[in-house]
Amino acid sequence: MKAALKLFTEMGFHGTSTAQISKEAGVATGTLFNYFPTKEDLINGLYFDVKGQLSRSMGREIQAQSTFQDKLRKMWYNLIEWGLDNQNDFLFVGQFCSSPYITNYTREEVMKEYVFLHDLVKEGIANGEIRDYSEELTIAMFYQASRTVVNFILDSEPQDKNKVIEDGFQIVWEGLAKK
Amino acid sequence: MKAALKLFTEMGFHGTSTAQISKEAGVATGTLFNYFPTKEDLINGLYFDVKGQLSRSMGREIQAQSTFQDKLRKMWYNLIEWGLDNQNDFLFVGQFCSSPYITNYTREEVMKEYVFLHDLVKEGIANGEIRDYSEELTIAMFYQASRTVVNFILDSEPQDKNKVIEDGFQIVWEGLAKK
DNA sequence: CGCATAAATGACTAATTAGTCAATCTCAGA
DNA sequence: TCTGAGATTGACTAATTAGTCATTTATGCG
Repeated sequence: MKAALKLFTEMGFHGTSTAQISKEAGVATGTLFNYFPTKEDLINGLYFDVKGQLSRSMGREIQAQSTFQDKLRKMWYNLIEWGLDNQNDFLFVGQFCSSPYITNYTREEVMKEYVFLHDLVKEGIANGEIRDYSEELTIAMFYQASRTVVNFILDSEPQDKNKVIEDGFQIVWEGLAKK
Repeated sequence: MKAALKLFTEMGFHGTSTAQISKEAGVATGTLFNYFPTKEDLINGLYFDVKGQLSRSMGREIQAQSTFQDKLRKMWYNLIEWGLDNQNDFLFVGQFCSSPYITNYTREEVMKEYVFLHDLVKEGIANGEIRDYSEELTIAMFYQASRTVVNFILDSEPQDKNKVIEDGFQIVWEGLAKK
């Protein structure tokens, strides 16, 4: 799975042959198909795993934060830290989140892990912490903004990463918060 | 090119065979290779074309706007309108902007068309209209936010698109503007 | 040790791939 | 109507593809 992840992000799903994957993994092609009946099963397993890790990283220590802003900031930092520490996983999710090879079943299973994010946003709107935009739009803007920051850091390699991360949060917070 | 664009967005670069492209286009495979010596030439030509169209759409009527906020809002609407009206092009740019098949030459040629966006942001910072974040970060956040809104509209099909677009702009504007 | 089950192997196949090229067709101008 | 340069064609090739399976190797247990 690690080998496939690396190759998929470098050369895409169809661009990576099963022969390459097994070679990179140091096993025979037959072994690969022993564990994943088809190439699609492999990508779905990968997506499931990676999204699960992302979800778990994102929610880490959220409840320990006292204010709503701190909860959101903590989530922001979690998301970005995960992206920077797991670049292949980060790129993989970006490339394959809307890919036709991810089955609807996999997609739905993954969605179940993100309930707490919805709950947090709902709470923020209800308590008047953030503006009353559509919940889904708010989540999308927040999540994609964090991806933008990670991508920005990855391909512009700024001297002061931490400033970029905090600036990014300021932009998102000012954008969403009720004044 | 239109045929290739459609197929590439549906099934990816490697997922689309030259046979499929020529069939979709209603020509023989030989004809395809008469115009594009290799498959890579085709994708680079496509990227160049589509990005050019995006750039031209984005800059439309900007100078006619009086205030800085109106200029930015106009650009926001231009970007989103282009994405909604040219879904294949929009998806193509998203999928292939960081693809290894786009040569650096193509990428650099495309960049040249975006100078005016840099200039606008510089102007906004200099005049104290928007906060003094890194110019590149500001542009990335603005551009990716517009993509988030288009994607959101495309796959959640809200009743009131215009509200989503304007809400999206409010989020970005509040995020970037100097209070 | 011996045995049975499970895991790993890589040569193999049928299908598909990007790209070629000799033959055919098109059509403007004489 | 005839000519010829350029456009179009699709059968073809050598390489590669996802996936198979008979055989070999590793492992756990008495």
